[in-house]
Amino acid sequence: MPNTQESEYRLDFFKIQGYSRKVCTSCGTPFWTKGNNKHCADIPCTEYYFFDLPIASPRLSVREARNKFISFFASRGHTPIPPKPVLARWREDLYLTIASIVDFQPHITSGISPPPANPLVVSQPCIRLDDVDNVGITFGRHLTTFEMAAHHAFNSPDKQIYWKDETVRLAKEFFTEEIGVPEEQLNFKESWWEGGGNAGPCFEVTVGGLEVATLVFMQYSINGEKYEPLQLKIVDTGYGVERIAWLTQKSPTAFHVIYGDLVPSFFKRLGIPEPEAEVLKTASVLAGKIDPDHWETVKKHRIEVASRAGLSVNEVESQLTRAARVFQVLDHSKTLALMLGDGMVPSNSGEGYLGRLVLRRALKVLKLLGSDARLSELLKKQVEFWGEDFPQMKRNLTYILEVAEDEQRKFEEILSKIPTVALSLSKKGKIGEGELITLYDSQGIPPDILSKELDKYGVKVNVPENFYAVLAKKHQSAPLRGGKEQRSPKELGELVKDLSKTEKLYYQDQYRRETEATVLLSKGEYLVLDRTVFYPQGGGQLGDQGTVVGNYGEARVADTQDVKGVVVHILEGERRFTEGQKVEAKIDWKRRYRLMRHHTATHVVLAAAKRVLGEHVWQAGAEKTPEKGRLDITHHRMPTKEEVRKIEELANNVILDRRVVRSMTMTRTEAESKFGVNIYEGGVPITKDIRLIEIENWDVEACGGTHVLNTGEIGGIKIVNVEKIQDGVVRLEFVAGDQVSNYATSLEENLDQISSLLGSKGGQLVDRLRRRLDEAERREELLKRYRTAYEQLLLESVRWIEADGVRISVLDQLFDEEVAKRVMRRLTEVKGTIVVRLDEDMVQIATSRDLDVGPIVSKLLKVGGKGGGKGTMATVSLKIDKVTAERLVREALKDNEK
RNA sequence: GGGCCGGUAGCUCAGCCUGGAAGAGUGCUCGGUUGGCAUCCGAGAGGUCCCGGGUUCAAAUCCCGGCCGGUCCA
Repeated sequence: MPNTQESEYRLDFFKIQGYSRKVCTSCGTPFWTKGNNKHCADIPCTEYYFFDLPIASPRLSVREARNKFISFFASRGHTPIPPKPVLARWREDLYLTIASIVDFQPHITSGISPPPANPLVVSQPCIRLDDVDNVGITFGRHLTTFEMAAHHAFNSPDKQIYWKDETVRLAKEFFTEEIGVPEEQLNFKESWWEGGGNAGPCFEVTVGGLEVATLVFMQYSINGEKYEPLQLKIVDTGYGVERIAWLTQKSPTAFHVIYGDLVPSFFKRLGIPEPEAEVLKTASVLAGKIDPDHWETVKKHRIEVASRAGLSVNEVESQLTRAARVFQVLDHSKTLALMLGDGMVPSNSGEGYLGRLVLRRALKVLKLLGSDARLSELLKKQVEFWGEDFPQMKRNLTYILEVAEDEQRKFEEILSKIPTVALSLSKKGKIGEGELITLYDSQGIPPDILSKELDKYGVKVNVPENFYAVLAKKHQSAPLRGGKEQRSPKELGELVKDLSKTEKLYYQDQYRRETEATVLLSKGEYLVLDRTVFYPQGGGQLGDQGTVVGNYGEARVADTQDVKGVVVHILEGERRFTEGQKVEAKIDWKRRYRLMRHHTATHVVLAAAKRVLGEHVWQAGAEKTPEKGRLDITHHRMPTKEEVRKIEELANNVILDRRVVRSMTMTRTEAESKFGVNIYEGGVPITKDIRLIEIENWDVEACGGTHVLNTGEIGGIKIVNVEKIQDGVVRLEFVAGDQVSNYATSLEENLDQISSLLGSKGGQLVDRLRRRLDEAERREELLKRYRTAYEQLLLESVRWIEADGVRISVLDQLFDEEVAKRVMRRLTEVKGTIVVRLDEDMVQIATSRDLDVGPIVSKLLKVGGKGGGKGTMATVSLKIDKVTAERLVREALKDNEK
């Protein structure tokens, strides 16, 4: 924090309104108030006492509190805007929407794009998983999801909206006039906020122990150690909708406020008796004293609740522990409904893993509660409860329930391993922390459930309180979202930095194949022209190839790259062009047109996949080559054959429909408000204005590629491969246009080859193959019989020699390993037997169980053999004849007797 | 994206540490027993030990590379 000037907080508003600056006697934080309390009215300096304050507002539900907030600020000149999804798809650096300001980062806060309205008001559902372990334990202080209501004003040098005084005034009026908080109970704590590379002073608004809002004045950007003033000064507020409702309701816990009827309904369904309201309320009043990182504070909390409620500690302990778990299920299931409703697909990486994390926690708690409830039915209750507020939940209900079932099944598979694991662990006796960690880390077996199971075997395991911390330590250090791939060499940037941007003719007319242009730069293999028809690699579309002809002759262009708006033609080998010279640039049209068709086809297929599989389908990657298109989509299952066929059919219908493909350019803000964040499927552009490709009544995406003008030009689409490339990600590969015919040709060639191998054609192929397979099977059967017969023959014809009470047989020329093995095994079933087998350069010795191969092996090694063995079986590499073999075995037996 | 674990009979897995004849349970087929339910007894079929390379006289086992699955973390 820079040297914070006290003046940052000394507002005219406070002076005029008669507020005074006090310092909290407990934490030392300065705060502004009209009242006469000595502390900052925030936990942990106090307990919750808002329950006892005379707050005038009628009891508000979360929805009512949200509406009240929005209409209040709307009436004060703020434009309401719709919230964004909880998955921050417009951000490359964040998975989840953790605050309302996230909606406007990075392009609006940095000033590149205008805000959608100014000033504005929004209520943004947010998800924060930082405190996922503490949910429930603190009776509502920690949640994984909450709504952040906010009024934002963006002040630029040429347009001032409002700043600190007005912000504080609005907050004060909202709380006193709309919620009926007595003004002397309103406190403004001086504080400092930093996040997402920005910083500024802020006020935390507290009432009766509850922090109900934070008013941030974002005015610095953090550059290393330095704080630099921002061009744009932003009022970034955040009001806790749930907390505002809690103020008015004074229910025992925040969960009662948020979930209303769902609270008794969940307790009932999970088969857990509801604790007495007074116990809960006491627990909640004192919840500020819990520090979940220090388990003893939880213990102390239980003891204090017990003493205030006049109950035994054990009674309170068990009531509250179970209740905390039910609250956790309530919280997690809402978070899941939101994430899944916005299209989260569970996975082992990315945002999908965050979703699975919450899923697994919820399932684990259900297990610990011993409940038979399905997660899907609980999610259904959540969707019924929140469906009006978040219609995406209702729209995607089927998907939500399907995923919940799939995930629960997977989790149950893990659980089903626990008895076996516990059994084998119990035999080992002592079980260390290391084993618990390995099991959780590699197989996902929750230590607490495992320890319960081990109890059955009387094995006690201590799950360390800091289990997850130890685990985290093991996993520390890994970069967030791997660095951007650097396609063009650094030198290129240097090379073109003084050149003006290239005139991009492919955006004026994507069908243009050639142009005359002037050479601006020619160095080594790099060539820059003032204008070009060559499309540089981008948006998953490869760069163009072609030729450039000057008066020194022709050069082949192998690739084209864009370096900050300058199009660089990369030639095959070094080539010199005179700067200022006129040249003819011509692209390889056949290749380019295939790329265009595959590119537009990708958009067509993506939208078709969304329609067939669901709204959760999101592009996870794509590549278009002249040969084929490749599209990775998020989806929780391998699509069925029928689904794939349906996608293909829809896509081809769009082609048959001859729909118009339009490109248009507009500001990011306009594009987002018109089409939503779905336009970012292919990635988030970094420019102020973005180019959109619209396929009439089908699909709109931000895209910089070259497209055909009408879907009819694609000609046709054939999906040629579908595979799961990662949990939650499915790859579709397809060909379009003339490549469909090429694909068919290659299939045909394959068939031809098979035909000629089988000596059959067309319709008879399958029959013929089937017959061949049957034949093979019959031969296998026959072979088996011959083997049995051969084996019998050998057993009967074996010749024994006796030596030292042992019978010995030397077998020779057994060309069938299988039979040899069986015969040797059979022969050595009788005590006192040694069987030797000679094969090429190898001697194999088998003995009956009462003998040992050792002596024979050492004998063979002495005469130059190499090898060994143990027990009743040995192999030695040595070339000897039958007579020698007999002699050596005899000698070995004699030597051994000595 | 990284770490860890795994891939052996249709299924569930043991064997791998410490290299030396590919195993168990279950399911399947057949025969017997039984009035039906996971009845019992006996026999049998069923294997690219994920793939490729290396070490070794010898690799399911050790080493390297790859593929696939799981899991934890970012």
